[in-house]
Amino acid sequence: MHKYSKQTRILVAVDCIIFGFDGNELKLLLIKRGFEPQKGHWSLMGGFVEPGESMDAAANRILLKLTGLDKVYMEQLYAFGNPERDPLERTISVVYFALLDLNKYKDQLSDQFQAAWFPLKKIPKLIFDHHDMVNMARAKLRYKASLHPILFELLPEKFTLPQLQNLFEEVYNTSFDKRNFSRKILSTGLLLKLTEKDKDSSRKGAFYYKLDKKHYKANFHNILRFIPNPNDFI
Amino acid sequence: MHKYSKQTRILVAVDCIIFGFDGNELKLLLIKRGFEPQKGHWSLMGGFVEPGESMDAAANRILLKLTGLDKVYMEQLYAFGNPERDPLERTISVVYFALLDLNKYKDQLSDQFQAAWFPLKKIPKLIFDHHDMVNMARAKLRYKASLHPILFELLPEKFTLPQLQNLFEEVYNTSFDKRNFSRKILSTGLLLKLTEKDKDSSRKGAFYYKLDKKHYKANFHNILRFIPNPNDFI
DNA sequence: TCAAAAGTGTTTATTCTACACCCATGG
DNA sequence: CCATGGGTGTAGAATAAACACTTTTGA
Repeated sequence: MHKYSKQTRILVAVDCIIFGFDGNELKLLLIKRGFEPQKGHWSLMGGFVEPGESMDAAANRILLKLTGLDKVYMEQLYAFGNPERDPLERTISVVYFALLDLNKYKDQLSDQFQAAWFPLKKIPKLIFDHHDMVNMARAKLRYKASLHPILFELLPEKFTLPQLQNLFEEVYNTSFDKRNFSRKILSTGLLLKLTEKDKDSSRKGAFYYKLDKKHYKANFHNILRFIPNPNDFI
Repeated sequence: MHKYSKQTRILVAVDCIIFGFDGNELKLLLIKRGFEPQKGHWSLMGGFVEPGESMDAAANRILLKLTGLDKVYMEQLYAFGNPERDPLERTISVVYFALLDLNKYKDQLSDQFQAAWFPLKKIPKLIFDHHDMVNMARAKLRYKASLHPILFELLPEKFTLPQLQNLFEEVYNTSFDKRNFSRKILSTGLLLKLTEKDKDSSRKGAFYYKLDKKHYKANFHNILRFIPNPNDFI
């Protein structure tokens, strides 16, 4: 089993930063930690990497256990390895962040973990170095969303341009000119206009759009410029 | 010692992707692996994370051991965790990449590791998943260099605009118009023109520049546009 | 009929691109 | 004096930014 002799083996955890958008606010899914140390304190959802399991698989397992969801957008963020980060025993944490439509899943949360959504402006005190993780994830989200069409992962399949603009404004904590915004978004060719309108948030109603999936996948890694003067906001 | 009972501890390695520029070509520093499995095969320089040592510290230790250098530009790239990646025993590898001026250090390489610089176009067969690591690092380098002034880390303190342009052309495997290139670079305000000229590569001589360190550090994370049509090259 | 949000165009400023000639020097 | 690489400017095109009015419709 231990073929490389005399080397130290280390606990490896995966923690998930789960962003959700409810149409209004950007939120983070946190749990009450169920074991010592720091039992009962707010924490990111995480778990130890199991034998024979890749870290991607562990991240997906953890997200599935908490939300009942798979096929969620998720990417590795960073490996946190300060030897003091968990006071009980040295543990390396490989952090992932996920983006999902909060409304779709808000009723499916497993009770087992006492999970709750927190607006980003009202994050409670978190255990260990989880604040550092969250801050890095927020910075990464803003950075990446300014260049790539990543925020669509936070919206339902059908969404309106005002909803999309709300989301951008929430992420960047600012406001954009709607004429320039819609021109820029539509010029990417990523969106398909539907005939149906959303009548919930105005009398006139706003047209629904959906992602052109093929175009989206083919051009996801292209560098776009969603945000005017990104350096002011990132 | 083992406070979280029943969890599996895993070997954690750090591997370093070391890019160097010799003024002409972009190269990678590789070693001949000194132990089994795959002893004698080409490999990235790496090592196991030691107790009480952060991964950043491990990466710096490994780089120092091989090159005699510290204070080199280095950043974490990705954690590779496929359970089959090392056939002998499961090992997670946290990969870092480093950028340095090859000429400054080419004579200081430790003999102990049988290290050699390879042009990126002539990388030999590597062990395990090291090719995946190198490919990800190359992609990351191109991506990041198109947006941030990272390639300066590969040059000596004093460098000329033609040298800088060579480096960009080497990284992107293309050529740029020198008028537009120098205008773009100088417009960032990152460079200070020196009075001295490099007379080695032309009769007329090319002015040396150096980084405006304060400006460089303050604006490093700003998004610039060094590469016209980056999506064609990244 | 009016309040509230959706939708749309134009003008100006800025940035990007393409492109060619002169300069300085050592041999 | 000439071959070699270094250095510079401009005009046209494309993109980005600033800005305000009209439309729709449910109450």
